Amino acid sequence: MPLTIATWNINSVRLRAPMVVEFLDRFKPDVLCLQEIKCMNEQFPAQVFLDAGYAHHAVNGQKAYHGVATISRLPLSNISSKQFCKKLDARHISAQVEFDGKSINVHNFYVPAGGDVADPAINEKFEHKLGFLDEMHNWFTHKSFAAGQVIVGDFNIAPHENDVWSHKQLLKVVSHTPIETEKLDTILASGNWVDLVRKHIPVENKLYSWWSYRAKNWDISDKGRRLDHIWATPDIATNSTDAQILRDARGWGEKPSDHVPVIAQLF
DNA sequence: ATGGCGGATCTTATCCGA
Repeated sequence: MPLTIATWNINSVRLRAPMVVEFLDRFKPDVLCLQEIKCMNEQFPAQVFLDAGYAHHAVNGQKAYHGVATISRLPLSNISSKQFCKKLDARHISAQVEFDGKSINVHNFYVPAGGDVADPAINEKFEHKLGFLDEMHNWFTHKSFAAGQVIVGDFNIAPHENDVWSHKQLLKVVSHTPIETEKLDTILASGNWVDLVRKHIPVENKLYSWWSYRAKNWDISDKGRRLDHIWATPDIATNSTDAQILRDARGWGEKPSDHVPVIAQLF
């Protein structure tokens, strides 16, 4: 029996809870990790997801901004969230999923966007983003996460040339600058993580998970970036049979999220 | 044309995202 995990920056879970339920009904992931829920824990639409068959929730929310939540059909245990950069913002939650006699740890991240100017000396938000990545690196290095681990979420970084619509034009744009992509590569390499989407969809193919709201026609202009990721430790990655990005979801409903779901089959 | 849009909240204005 396979285990399916999905990640989706939902850009307000209260506004789009019905769309999430449609997604769950149609794609039936076992675990769904949401980012930018934009609500406090007590405002999380728990009943809606419970009614949809997702009874197990790990929520780390805050007022108005950011916030992450992991919902699951399978029991979640050892739920915890970590603070980064000595800030009180809600950007991480982890939970253990029990499955078929095994257990995997799922880390759900919302990495800071980083503002406009790609210079930490003059842009505090970019400094925060770089600091956040450094802390991620240190934490995963020290925790000896050798097996049974998955990191997912909105990393706000498009690492490869074909993860953006124009490598050349985005080299100086926050989300694709060398300092960011190199830090992400360092985290990936030092933890022996496998980028599950790129395991299944070769790096030669252009691939995006986010399209700006500001484009007149996101589909035709197609100026996307692959900001949302699913990484796994080698033991899980070896057995992963499929991963996909639901491009069509960018056009779902009258008010879609600007991110689409990313799904991977584990085991 | 990478921000022209679209969230939440401090709501008819402002802050934030990427």
